[in-house]
Order: sequence, then C-alpha cells, then structure tokens
Amino acid sequence: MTRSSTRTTSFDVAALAGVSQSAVSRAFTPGSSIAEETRQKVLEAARRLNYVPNSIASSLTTKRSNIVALILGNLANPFYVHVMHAFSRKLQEHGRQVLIFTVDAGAESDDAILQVLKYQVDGVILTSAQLSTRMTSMCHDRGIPIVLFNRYIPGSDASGVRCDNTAGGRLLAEAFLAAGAKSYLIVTGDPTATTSGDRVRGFMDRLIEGGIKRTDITQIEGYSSYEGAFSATIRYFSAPDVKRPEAIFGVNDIMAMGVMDALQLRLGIRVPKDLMLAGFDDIPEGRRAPYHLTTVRQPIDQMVNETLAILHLDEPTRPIERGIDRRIAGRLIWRSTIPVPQGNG
Amino acid sequence: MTRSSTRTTSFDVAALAGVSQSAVSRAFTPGSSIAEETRQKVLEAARRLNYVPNSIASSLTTKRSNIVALILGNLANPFYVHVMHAFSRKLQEHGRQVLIFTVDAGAESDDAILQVLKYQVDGVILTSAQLSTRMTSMCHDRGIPIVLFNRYIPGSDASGVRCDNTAGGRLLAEAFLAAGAKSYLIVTGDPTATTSGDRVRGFMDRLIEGGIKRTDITQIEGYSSYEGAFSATIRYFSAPDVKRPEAIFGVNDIMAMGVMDALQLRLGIRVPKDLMLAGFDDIPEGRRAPYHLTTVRQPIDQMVNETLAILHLDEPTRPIERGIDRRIAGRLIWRSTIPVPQGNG
DNA sequence: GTGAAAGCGCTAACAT
DNA sequence: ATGTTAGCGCTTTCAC
Repeated sequence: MTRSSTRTTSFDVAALAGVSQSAVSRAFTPGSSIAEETRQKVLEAARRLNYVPNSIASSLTTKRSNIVALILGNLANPFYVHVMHAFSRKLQEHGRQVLIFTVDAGAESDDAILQVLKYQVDGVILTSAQLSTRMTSMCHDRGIPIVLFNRYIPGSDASGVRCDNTAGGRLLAEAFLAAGAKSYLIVTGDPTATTSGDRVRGFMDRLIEGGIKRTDITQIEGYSSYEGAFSATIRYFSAPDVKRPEAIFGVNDIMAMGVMDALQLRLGIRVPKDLMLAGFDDIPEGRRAPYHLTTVRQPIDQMVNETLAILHLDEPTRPIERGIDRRIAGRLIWRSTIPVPQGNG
Repeated sequence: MTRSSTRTTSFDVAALAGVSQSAVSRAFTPGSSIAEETRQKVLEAARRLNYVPNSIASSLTTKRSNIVALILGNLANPFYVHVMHAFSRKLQEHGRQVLIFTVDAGAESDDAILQVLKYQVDGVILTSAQLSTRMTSMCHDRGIPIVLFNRYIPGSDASGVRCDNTAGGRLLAEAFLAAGAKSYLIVTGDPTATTSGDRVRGFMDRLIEGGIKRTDITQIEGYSSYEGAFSATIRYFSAPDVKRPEAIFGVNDIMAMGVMDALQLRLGIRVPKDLMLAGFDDIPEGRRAPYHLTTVRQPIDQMVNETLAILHLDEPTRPIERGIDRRIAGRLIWRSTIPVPQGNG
C-alpha cells in the first residue's frame, strides 16, 4: 500500500450511514443538535470505516487548532523537564495537543514563534528562553495569547507567571542567617535570566539587612547546570588565596547538586559540617539521599494552573490578558544542608 | 483588541503587492517558478502586513502537516529526556514541528495515536510506551509511518530501531565475569518493556555460559526509576537471611544510581570495593562524580538518525517500510563501578 | 432535527 | 512567469 491511499472523509461516512455530511459533522461535535438515533448510526458507520475526523480541516473553519505551543530552553535543568511534563499532562487532559520547541539556552525564540504563528496555535507558553517584544505583538495581533513561565520582560505587555524569586532568595538568606553563616558564595545561573538575578538580589538584600558585609559575599557563574556549577566550584576553591565561605547559595537545585558533589567528592569539604548549602526549585533529584537539599519549593502545579488560566483556552473570544505578572510564593523546605537552628522544626 | 481580529491572508498580500494570490503562494514556496522581482515585491508586502502563511490551510491541500508526533513514556528516566531532546533538535533543523504526547508508564498509547491521526501527522515515533497492533494498522492504512524507538512488538509490522540490548547485557556480564564476580543481583525495569527483558536475558545467558549457577543469580524489580531501585535495594538487603551478591546489574543507569546510593548511603556497602555495579544507557547523569558508572552506551544520535531515516519524511510517496528491526550495537564504557581486570584499559 | 451550500486559506493543475 | 479555477475536509448559517 502506498502512502497516498485516499483517506476516508465525512462524506464516506455519511454515505454509509445514509445521512448528510453535516450530520456526520454534528455527530462528532459535542452539544450540537442531532437526534441520538442518527448520532448512533453515524458513529457506527464511522467505526466500520475507521473514520477519524480531520482536525486540520476543522481548524481551518473554526480558527482554533487546539494546539498549544510550549517553548523550552535549558532542558539540562530537570526543573524544566518537570514543568514540561506538568503542562503536557494537564493539556492532554483537556484535549489539547502540545507542540514543542526546544531552543538553546540564551538563544532567541523568535524562530519558534514564527513557526507557532504558522500553525495558528491557540496559545504559547514560553519557559526559560528569550523573547523579543516584536514577537509578542505579532502573537497578540493575531489573537494568540502568550504567557511567560518563570520569566518576565520589563516593559513588555506579555503576561507571565513566576515564582516570587526575590522573596525566595530572602527566605534562604534568612535560613543561613539563622544558622549563623557570616560569609557567602553565590553560584549564579544564566545571566540573561531574570530568575537568577531576582533570586540573587533578594538573597543579598536580606543578607545585608542582616548585617553581612558586601565584601563577604562573592558571586561566581555556574551556567545553570550541574556540570557548570561543579567545575566553577572547583575552580573557585582551587585559587591560591581564597577565603572559604561559610555558606553557598546555588541559585537552582541542579547547580547546588553540582556544588555539593564538587565540595564533598573533590575538595573534601563536608556539607553542612564544614559549609552550609542551599538550592532553589525543590526538584525531586535534590530530595535524594546524597543531597537532601535545603531549598525553596516552586509550586509547579499551581504555577502551571495559573499559566493555563491566563491563556483562557476555553474562551477564545475573550480579549487577551496583557501585562499580568502573577507572582507565586515559594516555600522554604528545610532539609539537611543547613543546620536547623534551635527551636526550628 | 479582541482575539477574533481577522487574520491577514495571502489575498491581502496579493492586493498590496499588485499580483495574484497564487503569486503570493509561489513566493513562499521554495523552488516554484516565479520571477525574482515579483518574489521581492510579494515578500515586501508580506513584511509590511506581518503576514505569515497559514500552515493549517496548506496542510489541507498538500496532505502534509510537517508535524511529527513523539509519544513518550517514562520521563522519569533521563535517558528519554535526552532522546526527546535529540529528536526535537533534529526535527526542528529540518523544519518539522514536534507534537508531544506523554503517556504514563505501562499505559496504552492508543489515545495518543488517535489524536495523532486527527492531526494528519507525517510520522509517529513511539518511545517506551505500549502500542496495540490495531493502532499500528490504523496509522499504516492512512499512510502514516510509525517507528518504535527502543521497543519492538513481535509479530507486528511496525518498524523499529533499538539498541542491541541482548548483546549489551552480554557485554556487561563479560565485564563482571572478567572482574571475578560469582553471585549476582539484577534490578529489573518495567516488566512490560522488551528493553529490560532483553538486557536481562543477554546478561544471564552469558553468565551461565561463564559458569555461574542459576541459583547465584537473583532478580528484583526496580520499576525503571531511581526511587524504585533505591527502595528495592534496601528492602532486599534488609531481609533477614540474604546472601550478599558480589555484583549488581541495574538494568538502566538511573536505577543503577538508585542502587548505588542505597548501597553506600544507607547500607554501608562500598562500590566497587565491597560490591560491583553496572548500569545501561550511559546517561550524562551516570558520568557524574558520585557515580561514574560502568555501563553500556546507547548511541542516541545514531539511533535517532536511523529512526528518522525509516520515516522517510522527505519522500512521502514512498511506501511505508514495514517490519524493519534495526538493532544497533552498544559500547561498553569502563568507569569506576567494576574494577578493571588486569590488562584492560 | 436535518440537508444544502457557502466558505476557511491555501496549493496545484490548467491556461495564457 | 503569471493568473484563473477548482478543490482539500470540515463547520456553519440558512432553509425547511
């Protein structure tokens, strides 16, 4: 059989069922006015012909593709794998298809957006990738809502949902302060990401408020990955005259994991005995035995729900919500990498 | 602006450029016969109107959507995240869109296939998920090629690409044998997956050939995940009268990682000093400092290329290749979890 | 409740 | 090389 075997259409089904083609269409459209009896006749005929409605054709008339685009940067961070999975699950539950685009960390997602426009998707979700404001308006002009996940673009009218990264950074600073740390190292992520910057800012502000001197806080770049943080840590501690910090903040869990392994396995520094450590995200990987990371939990499910809510997939005629910046609080999770101060659970 | 703002079509562009609508279509179709001058006029007009061709409409006529469906099971295994990434990258390079479906481990992917059929995808790739033969033929009947990645269905005419899991299992058995291990524990994965079964079979066959007694080989189930293998290991070693094996085969790296952490962190058993260990896949996570797993590398890129080759995305008229079973050899990677026998690299 | 007919935005002959 | 025309498979008025 060649591939160009002619597909069976609603006309074929109509013929077999002895009804009009519109009846077939109605039989497959929930809530359309059709007698249950005819519906059954049609369904039976469809079943016998292995008929499946052509969504492409229906999208053309309805102007709704039922497809949502998910643009992903940095899959090297498991957090975004979990995010992807959460979106995929939820969207599938609602009968939506997910079109995936992976863009290299730091790269523009404009190409992806262009593709997305061609496919008339019903919405686009963008995680950890860059976006030009021109693309935002191209989407909006066409009535395609776009929401940024854990990212925001100041001055853009794209809506977004994010963890309150600044507040999360403060939470961690407080934990360290309570544990008595006096000098700090921060391993930062992608410098183009607001996520990393916000966490660092909140963290430092709170530290300074807590009486820590600016000169007792150092930053190095960990490139948002395990490997990046691992080697950055070794490099840092191998310098001839470093003074060893008392605490390290890995701006996300995967980097904190890299830091921890470098410390314990390569540098002979024990966590938290010799040095305290914290991450951010609360990925399942960080909960595992070797790490048991103290961290801030990003409430993925809630963030995913909020994102979907802003998309208003069910109310396509509703005007696009612009400029929303939904900040959701993270929660401090005490585990083993910061000694719990007395009186704390 | 409401969402129903009427989209700009090729007619609008044609009007502005002062040409016919077909000219616009041609301007956007590489290789079609159109004067460079008119092409430029059209492109300019399109640019001014922010026009983007509607792929949905073109799919309707061409019967090619340029979409490939990727059905993913078990994202808890990082191996499949890397696989997804590899497919996504390669498909994007070739201007194809990727429609993702995630199905729960062990669940049928029939629902996903049904969706796929609606969207007239150009091909479907199925990794670590179940597939009924009925769905295979539904795809084939419609001219949609489907290829199984690291999975095969005996007696089905679906084509597939997989690592030679049996041979890989043998490789690992040989490594253990060379290192002198006499008793074995196998931590298996999803029992419905041929992948796990094949590896175990090759492993055991070679062991028996090597003179190991059947009674010196035990199997426990690790559920294809870190957590599953971690707790299975603890459970096994905590039984009142276990005899401790000399070697453990984690049927994939993520399980081997779970086994290793359980051993060293919970049970006080050192690897490879007290006990040898091996995994399978060679995921980047297993190369990290805490693990440095001896394993068999699955050549992802090669497997991805073969898979795409079988799909023949560029030659839609070509008959679907059925029943292909491409087995690609894995390579043994010596690292730290099996002591390297004398004379070996 | 049902059928006829007019599109949706594009591509692909077919003319010119 | 360019324009005209007829669909692709469906949804959606509009009559009945």
